[in-house]
Amino acid sequence: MSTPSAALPVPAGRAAAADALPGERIAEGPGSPAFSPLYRQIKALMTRSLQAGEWRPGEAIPSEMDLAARFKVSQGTVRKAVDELATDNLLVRRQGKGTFVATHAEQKIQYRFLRLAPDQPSGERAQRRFLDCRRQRAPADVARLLGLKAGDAAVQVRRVLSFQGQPVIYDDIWLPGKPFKGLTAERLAAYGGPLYAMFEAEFGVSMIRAEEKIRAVAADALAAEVLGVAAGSPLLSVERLSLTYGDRPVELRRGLYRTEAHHYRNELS
Amino acid sequence: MSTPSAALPVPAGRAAAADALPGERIAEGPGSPAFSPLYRQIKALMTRSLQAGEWRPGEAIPSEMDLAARFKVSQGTVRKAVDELATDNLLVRRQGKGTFVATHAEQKIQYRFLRLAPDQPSGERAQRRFLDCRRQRAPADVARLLGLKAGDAAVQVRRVLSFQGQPVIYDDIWLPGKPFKGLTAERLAAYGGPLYAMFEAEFGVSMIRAEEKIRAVAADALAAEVLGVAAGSPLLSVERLSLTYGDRPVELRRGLYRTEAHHYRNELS
DNA sequence: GAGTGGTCTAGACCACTTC
DNA sequence: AAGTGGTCTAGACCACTCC
Repeated sequence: MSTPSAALPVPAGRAAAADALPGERIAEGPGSPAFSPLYRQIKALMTRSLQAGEWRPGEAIPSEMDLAARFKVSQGTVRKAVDELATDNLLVRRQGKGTFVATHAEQKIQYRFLRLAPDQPSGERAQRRFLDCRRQRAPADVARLLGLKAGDAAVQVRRVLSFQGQPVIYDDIWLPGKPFKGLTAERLAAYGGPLYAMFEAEFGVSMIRAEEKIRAVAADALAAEVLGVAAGSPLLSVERLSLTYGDRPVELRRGLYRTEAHHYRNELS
Repeated sequence: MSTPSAALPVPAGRAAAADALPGERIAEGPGSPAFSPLYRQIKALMTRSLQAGEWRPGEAIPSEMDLAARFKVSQGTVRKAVDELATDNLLVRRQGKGTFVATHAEQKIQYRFLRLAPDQPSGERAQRRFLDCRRQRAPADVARLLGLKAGDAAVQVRRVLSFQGQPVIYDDIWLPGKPFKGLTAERLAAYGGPLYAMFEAEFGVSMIRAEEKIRAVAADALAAEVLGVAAGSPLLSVERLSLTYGDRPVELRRGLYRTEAHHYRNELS
């Protein structure tokens, strides 16, 4: 192998991605330092392969040796790229078996983004009830957050989650119309698992990370009715913007949580 | 260097820690796999040095080459240990300068654990007002969470944080009496910076990570008075347990946040 | 036994900071 | 120029999984 700073040669062609690469590693911008190490370029190429669907959720990606050959770098460099993708939760390593594309369908990773926990732990699963699923124009605020133009098609889903028979979460969910064409109340009800698993399996949309804004609010008439509390009761308001590859927003979820017997848990470090 | 599985030889003595090491790397428990790679043992030794105060917040630790010599391993192995300590936020790497012990006194890291953000960003700093600082016996629930015996000495601090003249946060803070001997209202008022910077500088207690439980609650009479809202108004209740080295709990903080113009932000991944 | 990821080493060179 | 962390390589061996 030549020096680390040399341009990456274009490896043999593959199905989905061409693995083309900028000719130089140092950005040419005037005075811009913008140095990107080799392993980050590999990481970017691999992210593209994930985004393009060359490797699908749940599947194994090629072995480190194969990737090293494909990208014409040492195994250690591939390893560092995979390490970062694994800590970003895009990949999951399993010693002796291989490296796999992360999936929301996994039993152990299900409800990865749900931070509400019961005060008294109980292995019980959530009961879902869908209130409606409508296709309509995105309101201005929703459009802005989802990166749509005001008036673009969107899908609104509203549902209630119950634990031990008690309604606890009311979710008002907005999805961009384009990638979620064909989403209906029937399909929602038919699919057993978590929403994010369905989005991934049936629409090819993988939620990678999310940003939440949390507040305390007073229950309005609708929320009070749906959640079975008095109007004016304090509820946790959780606005979640979910992002897919490349930090593209693909879901806006406004949740109201009852927190008499549950709490939102968080780890700071 | 001998094989990776060999026991670590005890390096030359140092001031604070003896760097003693278990004779074998594989735990002897019957059938227990408990394999611990070399770099994790190095990490544990370094954590001990941090805990023992051999390296203090803000100071530089020895260079990777020095550490490699001290522990009689390769630089790469030290590097992996330091990498993990850096992602755990115990250390901070600065290329060309060295590796430093993380500190809450740092301007850029200040208020690391405060997740409340204004809806309209404003570079304004918090105004603090201390309501009281009392030395007393820990109530049962506080004692349990702090790992004290019921009735052990504790320090209770209550304070209000205001932003742009508006009271926004009411904190009820409990600290174990032993390590915080000598904490008084006067010293609190005298110290300018964040509480955690003071705890670190004046009591040698470094907060490393924290666990929070968040709820929506109705303001009681006291909270309403202190925060200037109507009784019954929704407030965000944030219970934080802060931990120091070795996951030892050293602070219980119960906060009530007004969220009309602020929100608790969180990143999920 | 073959294949996978995981650890450890040794050495070269690069980028950044300080003197 | 010297010292620090950061990158990259090549090779050996270990731990785990599956056939």
